[in-house]
Amino acid sequence: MLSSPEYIEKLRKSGLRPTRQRIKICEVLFDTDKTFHFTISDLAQMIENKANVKISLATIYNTIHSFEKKGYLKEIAVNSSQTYFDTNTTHHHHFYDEGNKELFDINNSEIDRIKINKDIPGKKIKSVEVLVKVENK
Amino acid sequence: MLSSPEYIEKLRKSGLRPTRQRIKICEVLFDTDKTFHFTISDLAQMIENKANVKISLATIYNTIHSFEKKGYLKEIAVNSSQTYFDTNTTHHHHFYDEGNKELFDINNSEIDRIKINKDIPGKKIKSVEVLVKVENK
DNA sequence: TATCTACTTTATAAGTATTCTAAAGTAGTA
DNA sequence: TACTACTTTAGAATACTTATAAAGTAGATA
Ligand SMILES: [Mn+2]
Ligand SMILES: [Mn+2]
Ligand SMILES: [Zn+2]
Ligand SMILES: [Zn+2]
Repeated sequence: MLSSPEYIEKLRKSGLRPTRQRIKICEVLFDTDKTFHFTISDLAQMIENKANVKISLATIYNTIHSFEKKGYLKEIAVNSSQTYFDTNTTHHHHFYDEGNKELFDINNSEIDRIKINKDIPGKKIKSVEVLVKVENK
Repeated sequence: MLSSPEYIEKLRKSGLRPTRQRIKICEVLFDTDKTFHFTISDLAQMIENKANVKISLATIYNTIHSFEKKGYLKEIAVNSSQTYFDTNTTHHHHFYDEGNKELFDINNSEIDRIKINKDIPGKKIKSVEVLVKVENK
């Protein structure tokens, strides 16, 4: 939960110019204690609701990708036609409800360590993600 | 590894008419001991190579979706712009190489049972999938 | 075998998410 | 203030997938 001057600082430190658009996106994404999951169109909607600023889709895409590159966001592998992002950048896993397309965190402490007894010659592990699909009882 | 008459039987039993197109797709997908992963465009390419028949993209999509519905194929959640399918319908997990976009199986025996100490009220687990992203060493 | 009907295939259009383009705007610097 | 590199933007382009509706076919029936 940072204020605008702090986002400006954060952006500058990342080598990103603190534009009106980037600051607004920071506010929408990080002005809360809770982390959350979103798609680009979710985010566009959120920005529209918080109103006052109008940001083009191209800029939203650009910004989200640069934030992801800087490590401020994570992309989540949900099989879907849309890409999901997560403001929770810690190592964790997900429940996914295909019905309402909602994601829920499974923290590292809520899942047993995954041990894989196989490796691929010449390759090393970059990440391990568990996706638990759920449905209504 | 079945012959055409057997695919015809299998299709009929599934309530799918054994058309020239569906039989050819069965041959391409199931005429091998090994299971494999593919995208729709991979499959279209394979069909073109095995030649003799020309199958429209719409039919390939339709057929793959009906095979999936019948349980002859599984869709794999790889974050990507393309949908991956798997002729291995047993419960297993995957390595994914983002570089060359290749999937490799991790059999159930090669991974420790995943125990999740969390549940979502009103929801039940439908599937648990582990995706291990790998890169060149 | 000829006929009928529901199912299937097909070309092509439509839909949708994402990226590209290149022109106009802006931040930081001198 | 002027300059330059970076950024934003509208709109075009791309790519995957689904929808449409007309033509074709499988299986059943007479
Ligand atoms: Mn990305
Ligand atoms: Mn599907
Ligand atoms: Zn999360
Ligand atoms: Zn597999």
